[in-house]
Amino acid sequence: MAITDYFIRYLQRRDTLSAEDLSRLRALRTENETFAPGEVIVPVDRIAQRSCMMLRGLSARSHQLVGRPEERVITALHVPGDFVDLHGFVLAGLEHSVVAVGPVEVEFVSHDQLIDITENFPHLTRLLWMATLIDAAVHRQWLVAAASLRSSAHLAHLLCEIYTRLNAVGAAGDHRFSLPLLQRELADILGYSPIHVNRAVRDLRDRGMITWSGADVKILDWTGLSGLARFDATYLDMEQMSR
Amino acid sequence: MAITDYFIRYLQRRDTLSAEDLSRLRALRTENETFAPGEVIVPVDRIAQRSCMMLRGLSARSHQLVGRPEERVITALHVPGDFVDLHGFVLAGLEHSVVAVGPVEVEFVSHDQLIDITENFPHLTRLLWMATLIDAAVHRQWLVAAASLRSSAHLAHLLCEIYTRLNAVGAAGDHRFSLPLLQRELADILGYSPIHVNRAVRDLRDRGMITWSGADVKILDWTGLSGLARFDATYLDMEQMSR
DNA sequence: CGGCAAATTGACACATCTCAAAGCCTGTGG
DNA sequence: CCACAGGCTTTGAGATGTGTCAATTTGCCG
Repeated sequence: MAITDYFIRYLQRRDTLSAEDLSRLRALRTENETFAPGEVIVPVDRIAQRSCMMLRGLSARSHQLVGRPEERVITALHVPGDFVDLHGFVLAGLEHSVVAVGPVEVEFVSHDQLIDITENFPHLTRLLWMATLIDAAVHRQWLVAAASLRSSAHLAHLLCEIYTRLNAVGAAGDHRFSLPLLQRELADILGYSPIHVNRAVRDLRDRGMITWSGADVKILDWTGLSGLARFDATYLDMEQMSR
Repeated sequence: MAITDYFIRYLQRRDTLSAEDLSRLRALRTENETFAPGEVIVPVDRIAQRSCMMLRGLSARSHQLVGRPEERVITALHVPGDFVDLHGFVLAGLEHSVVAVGPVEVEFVSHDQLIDITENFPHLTRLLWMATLIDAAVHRQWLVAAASLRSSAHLAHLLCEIYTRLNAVGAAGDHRFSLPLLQRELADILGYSPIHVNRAVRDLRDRGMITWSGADVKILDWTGLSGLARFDATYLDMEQMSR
């Protein structure tokens, strides 16, 4: 019913919310929906009247390749607290779809409420803008990882990022988290073949850095894993400052 | 002196600017600066008081790799009309630097003027936001290209994108443009070794799709090149609509 | 003309892909 | 409780893509 506390925590980690900002956020009317694994949350191309926020589970931005309908590329993952398709509010339409990875619960916010925020709450508007810029910074980091890391180091980087983001909103701790991704989906994310992903997973296991059974991931050696991935969380921009 | 017409053209291609928006843009005070090839336009990490708009030339977002000071990854290119580091206005600081590729001329806009826009010009604010979201869409497309295209097709995609963006603001036409990139820099962009980039360039030349001499690129066979790259410009979101 | 940086080429090593097959887990029906 | 089916994971082997190193050529500029 009420807007997810995850998103408020996401913002408060980066800036101070005034009483007005906070009450405007809490006054948002939202529609709660759940999705089964693989279901489309936001379809491609359609101009939507609402944007969605992650409440529970994991979702992915999925790009269909032209002329190769069986192939796709995943360009982003979203965790609880992420305001996933704010893009759809400002742009003409999404060039990709958002799909559920594992079971997902989201809250939809209508665009007329977002218009109201941008017309009357400039500080809050900058914070929404910030959220989309952090997504862009994550995209850049994926580009850096793709260009500079090979297989298991690349996978290690993904695991470090997801854990850090989940931990930041209180959705994971103790170096454990749930990652309901098939190896085929991991391959769509990392740009490898499923077979190669399998070897990367085994490599990290053999090095004693992680355990991964079903959807349950545990990072046994954070120092080793983040070192291998050359992971540096500053791009997630979790610095507390006035914006 | 006056704000670059390129940026206004960039916006007008996507939405209608009201008289107020237009006069606010034209009233911006800017500082004009030029940079030699390789110079740093926006340094990493520093919290800046101004953001820069491309007026002439080409610039790149350059990521230094931790522990490997001689290596870098380029995650974006910017052409005339691009408002390059709006990110620095909203975020705590850039995790990368912006460097000149070839000779560059930019206009700096102070952040207090951007604050004024976000406080008093909500529609213009959404358009600035849109500009950063288009950058993010370009990042995603680079991720898709990196995951799904090999060498010469990947290079072809870059050429199609840059030409389309230059053409959209009137900075190039007739399938010719200037791309003052060294093959070593192309390698930093595509995530290949310089030798492999060389082979990709030769391949496109041998197929009769392009000529490339010094900084001058000419696309001889747009259909073939964009087909090889599976290039589809819709992600550049150049649809005219109200936002 | 000489010097330097960039572009180009060749040979070989390593990374990753494809195809094929085997092993594992889980849900279902007998 | 067992047998089976189906999807996912794991493994192996050979083909293709890409990186590294070394050397040569080209083009620009003093």
